[in-house]
Amino acid sequence: MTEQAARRPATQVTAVLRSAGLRVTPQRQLVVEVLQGAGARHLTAEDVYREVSERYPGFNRSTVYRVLDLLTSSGVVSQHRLGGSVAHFELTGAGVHHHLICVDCQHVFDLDGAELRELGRRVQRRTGFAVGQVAVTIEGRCAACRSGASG
Amino acid sequence: MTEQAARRPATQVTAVLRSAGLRVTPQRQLVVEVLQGAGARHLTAEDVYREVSERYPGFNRSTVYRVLDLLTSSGVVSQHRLGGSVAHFELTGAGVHHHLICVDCQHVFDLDGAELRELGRRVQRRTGFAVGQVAVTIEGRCAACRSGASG
DNA sequence: TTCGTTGCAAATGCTTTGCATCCAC
DNA sequence: GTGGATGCAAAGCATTTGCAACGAA
Repeated sequence: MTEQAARRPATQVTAVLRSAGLRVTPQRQLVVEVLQGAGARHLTAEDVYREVSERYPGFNRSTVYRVLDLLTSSGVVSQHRLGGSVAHFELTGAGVHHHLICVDCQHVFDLDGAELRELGRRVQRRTGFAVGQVAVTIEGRCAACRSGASG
Repeated sequence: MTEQAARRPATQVTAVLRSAGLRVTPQRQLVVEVLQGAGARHLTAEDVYREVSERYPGFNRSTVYRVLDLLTSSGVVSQHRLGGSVAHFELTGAGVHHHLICVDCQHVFDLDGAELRELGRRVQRRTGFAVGQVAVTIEGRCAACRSGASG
């Protein structure tokens, strides 16, 4: 690791890992930092790899997958399949994960989860299904594409 | 093709293809028949390939993918990514496609789409997003696993 | 010191593609 | 007859895995 990592408050990242019961390694810190930096955006493993490689050239692709997998099963990170074949990742806790995907521009919009939490509760009551993660993916055309295109 | 295909009313399958503006080939008929036979179950391309191969040994895997892809873009078939990396297919029109996936037994349950259609309408009103397909995937633990296991 | 973690490279699994042949229309 | 559909085999891409070296606790 270089001193680069020190540019962000490492203590916070460290705390995230420790509280999940995970060992703290430079690689894991970097992955968490990159995900933090992405905010509400959804990164693919390749996205993470690219960003992380800029700061740490030796970083290996399989390590990205292993770290993302570990973080996912620890609940630190949420994984989504947004319709396509590639997985997307984002830090858990950035709200509930609902997505609007525009079939034209492929852009992913986030949808506020408030009214959807209510949905989860209703489902649980009716089906006895202990609702964990609710992932809503809505395909359609965004306002911009609708006004710009023929539709 | 063998006479096997005649065991099911081919005319209905033919109509499905024709009304979608597609050429009628034995392979396409078989794929549609297999999906019809699956009812509400969600088949992977491999599932379709296996079933179809039993009736038509020459059937090629890539043809399965091509036919499923074609049927999907024609709206005859719906494709889902149920959390994992493999795509699942089912005939469109068997209701709206919402799924409850049990994290324990991996079983997929169908969820009635009535209250979710309402959701789509609300989203459209608020965001200007022309809602097309709403795909809800809810992870959790089914009633059976909850009573049987430690939870 | 010890066991988990990483790098490397090869393998895996699902899916796609190029091309020649074939067949629905 | 003609353009689209299929079979075959090989490639493509995201992801996983085995193993040896390495490093956090």
